[in-house]
Amino acid sequence: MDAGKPAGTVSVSLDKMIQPTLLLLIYKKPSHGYELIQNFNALDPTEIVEPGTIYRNLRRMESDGLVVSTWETSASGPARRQYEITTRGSELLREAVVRLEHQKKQIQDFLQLYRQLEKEGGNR
Amino acid sequence: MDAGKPAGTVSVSLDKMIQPTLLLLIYKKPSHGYELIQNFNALDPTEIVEPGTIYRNLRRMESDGLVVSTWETSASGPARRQYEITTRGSELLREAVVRLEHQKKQIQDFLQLYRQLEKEGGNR
DNA sequence: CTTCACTAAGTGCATGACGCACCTAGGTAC
DNA sequence: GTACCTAGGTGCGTCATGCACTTAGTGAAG
Repeated sequence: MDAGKPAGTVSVSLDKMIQPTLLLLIYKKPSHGYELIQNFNALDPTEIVEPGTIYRNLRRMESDGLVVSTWETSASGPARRQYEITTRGSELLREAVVRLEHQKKQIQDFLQLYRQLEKEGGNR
Repeated sequence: MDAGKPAGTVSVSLDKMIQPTLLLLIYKKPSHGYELIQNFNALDPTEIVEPGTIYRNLRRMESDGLVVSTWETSASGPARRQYEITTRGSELLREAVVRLEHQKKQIQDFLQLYRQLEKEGGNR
């Protein structure tokens, strides 16, 4: 019962959900990276995403014109880079929604097929 | 209205669905790479996956002990590597199912939040 | 006043997966 | 003999992530 390697690499992570989710959070309420990290990881505490990954995604999204940032100096604490969504960002968010609907369907089909096979007693 | 770069990298591809899907297809019916490529891409013709990627995933899955392969020489055409799912593979498939259910929920939450904000007229 | 902790935003490096392009090889049809 | 389909790959470049580490402002504790 041991194939020599640990458990497995059948990762089904939300992977490409990062950018759409950040876009949605900023669409909901403009905010800065640190706060977005908290909110992002609060959405799904079982799948924590690295701060570095979030920050890099935000910079990339800005260079792609999906968001714009401005430095905000607050009374307490270091300056923060405040992000707002652009028109382009809203468009891409809508496109992401369409793709996510598609992906949801893919997952449903997958699950349905699995359950059907399970009932029939697949090869095991 | 042009940020200098093409459209965007807000990809929401099924990405990590590759391995679970291959596992499911083999679970359904043992078969070889070439056939799996056809079946895989028939599931979603809008998101074609490279043959090379499929073959590499199959070899990786075998080295991870999720499937086993045997060479089958057929009357017509080149020899083919026939894949079967292992016990370990069935276990991981079940785990993948759990993760996919979770991811489906994430997507649903995302879509629900988006529609709610849309109704309220998010910042635009 | 030094140290600790929290906020805030990163960067460097190694790793891992994928797409693109290319290759080998058997078999069949023209 | 040439072309095409089946079948299974590999080499290379690219891109995204995780892990670890750095910088810097501020407030509290000792």
